[in-house]
Amino acid sequence: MSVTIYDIADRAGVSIATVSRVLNRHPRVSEKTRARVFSVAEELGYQPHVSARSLARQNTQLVAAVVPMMTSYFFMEVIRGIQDRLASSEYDLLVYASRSMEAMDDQMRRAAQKGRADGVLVCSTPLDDRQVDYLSSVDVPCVLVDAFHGAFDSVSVDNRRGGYVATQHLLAQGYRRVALIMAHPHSVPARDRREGYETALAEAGLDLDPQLVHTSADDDTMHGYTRESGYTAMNALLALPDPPDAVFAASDVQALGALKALREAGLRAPSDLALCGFDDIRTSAYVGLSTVRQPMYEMGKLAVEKLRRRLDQPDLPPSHTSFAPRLVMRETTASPGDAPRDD
Amino acid sequence: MSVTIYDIADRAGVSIATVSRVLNRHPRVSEKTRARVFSVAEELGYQPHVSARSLARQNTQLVAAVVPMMTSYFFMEVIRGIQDRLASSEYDLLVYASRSMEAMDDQMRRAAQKGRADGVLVCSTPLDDRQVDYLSSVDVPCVLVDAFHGAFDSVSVDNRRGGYVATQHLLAQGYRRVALIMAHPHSVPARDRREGYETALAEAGLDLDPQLVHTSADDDTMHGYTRESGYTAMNALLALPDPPDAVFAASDVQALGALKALREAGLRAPSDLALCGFDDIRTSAYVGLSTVRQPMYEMGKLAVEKLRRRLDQPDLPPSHTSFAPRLVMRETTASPGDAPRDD
DNA sequence: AGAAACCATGAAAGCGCTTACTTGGCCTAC
DNA sequence: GTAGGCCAAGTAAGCGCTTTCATGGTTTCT
Repeated sequence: MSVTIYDIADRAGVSIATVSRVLNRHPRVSEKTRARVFSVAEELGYQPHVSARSLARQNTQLVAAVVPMMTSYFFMEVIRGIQDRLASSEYDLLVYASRSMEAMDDQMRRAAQKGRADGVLVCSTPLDDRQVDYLSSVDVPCVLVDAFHGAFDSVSVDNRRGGYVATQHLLAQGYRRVALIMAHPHSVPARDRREGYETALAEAGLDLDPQLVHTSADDDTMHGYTRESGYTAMNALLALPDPPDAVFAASDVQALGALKALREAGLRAPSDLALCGFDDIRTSAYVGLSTVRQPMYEMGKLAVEKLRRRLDQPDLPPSHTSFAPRLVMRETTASPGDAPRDD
Repeated sequence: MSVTIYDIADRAGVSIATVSRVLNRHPRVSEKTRARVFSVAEELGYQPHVSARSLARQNTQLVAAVVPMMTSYFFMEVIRGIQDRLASSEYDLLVYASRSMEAMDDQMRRAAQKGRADGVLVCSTPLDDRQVDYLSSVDVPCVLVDAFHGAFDSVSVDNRRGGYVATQHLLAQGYRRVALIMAHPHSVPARDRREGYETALAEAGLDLDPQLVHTSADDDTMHGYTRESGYTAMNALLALPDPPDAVFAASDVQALGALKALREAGLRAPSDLALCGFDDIRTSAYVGLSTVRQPMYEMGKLAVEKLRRRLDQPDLPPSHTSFAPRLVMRETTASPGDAPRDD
């Protein structure tokens, strides 16, 4: 069998308690025994048994992240932020990615199971009452990312403001028929962005033309955040008797699909139609898509920080942080008066 | 404190052994007690303690995946494959992503630590002798993904063949000065692709022009698999007195950067210069980049299958699978005679 | 009816580690 | 010289669960 503290204890002529103390850097150990134990441990190639340690210490050094599927730049970045922040600590990361929204529930329960992880990060999942009850009943602290609930720590983005900023930007450039390519209404962030869009229109004294709002019907995990959905939406908008002169897409992937439709129609952005996305994924910079930037990486980092704070001080009141999204102007939204330009 | 099997035992008037049996679906339990125990467990909201179970059972139901950083479509897809395959089993996933190649070593050790996971998947990491020794000495089985070593199960892609296929394709289209945009030579897959490139040239009776091989100097985790590296490489190639008429890039991200350089130079693919990448990342379909497809998702899936097989039968000889990459022809490699076309 | 076989259940020994409590040697202080 | 303190080290009791072995009650067979 593999080497345990008993083996070390035998070999070093001390008790297992002493071995444990040495290994845990307990101060009340003589320098001599400390050295001996260490050298024996080294010699035997000792590795602590993680499960045993977890059980005795009543903590795993694990953080669980629950995300609705991996294949999205957004979650990748969030997870990267989490990873990076975790790397400097002694925590390892457990990832629960689901394919469907229903699976999320199951994943959450697994992630929050007793003895599984010391904390859970839940991404982009609006919690229903049952889930809230569950997460509150469990002793594992939980931080929400890209979601909000009064009962838990959270870090998110002000999507309303983001939608507003994007729309307002388009309006400021002189566009008047600004369309919205929405994700599925199940997506809370999408709804919020829409609200921002509506506010900006109202403020500009413009009526909302329902024809200009195209909602995705995809109700799977992607919630309509796909190129295809943007592509069909743009085609639908272009087919309108009175098409828009600008489009705000609720996500960059959708905007990319829309851009493709635009090009296939022989049109260009922004000369024929301005386009603004949301997220600032990698490809956006590449194709010159104007967008609203979400600090995903930073959100992941901050989420871990909040979690660690809560681990230290469990009784703090929930803390909420909302990042202000930032407009990133690129080629697809130059003002209509500007010379047409494309990548 | 939280509810344990002792609480259930008390309440149901049985011993903890019986409770454990019921919970583990042991056959030798009377229907009556089974029902009672289940109902009490339900009533108390019992959750098994994962660490305790791991310790007693001598297995965690965890698989660890070690990847050199998350932010890459390649690893995302591999991990997605892993996730999906794991989802149907009772295993959860531990992700170790490193930022630097040195960190990989540390991560590997953490992943393979005693009692941490039942198996380890190591991605895209050429193992040095020390690491091989270490992984062999540990009792945790290990499957290599996108890497090879005789001592471990592995699943990879025939990169030599991929490089050959891509180059051969370009040559078949009539191009004669085919350049290669390499990643950093530390990358084994990149070296293999280069070999394939050289073989194809040789077979076509063409001499290799060293000027046409541009190697990336980036030696961080990305190993030169970046847009920037492709961008500078293409610029360098275009500045040559006798520039290439076709380019094979060792990865799609590099090809994308190259494409950008091309456009900025006022040139188009394939009319001015043909371009073929490697990987088939999402954006490639979007921009119409011809490429060689690696079945990353499938590799992740298969890796898990191999791991599970080994968990069942530890003494099987190592099994190796090499996927044959597949050429995906798109717009950037139409033959020189064809009408110029661009997205 | 009694032995054999069977089966549901309980007692208890771990799994490998941590830690409160105890012990005993040595030093200091009166 | 002895009481009091101090401190390194040991003893043993968990942490929550699994599993072997033992036990006693029922059934079955002759």
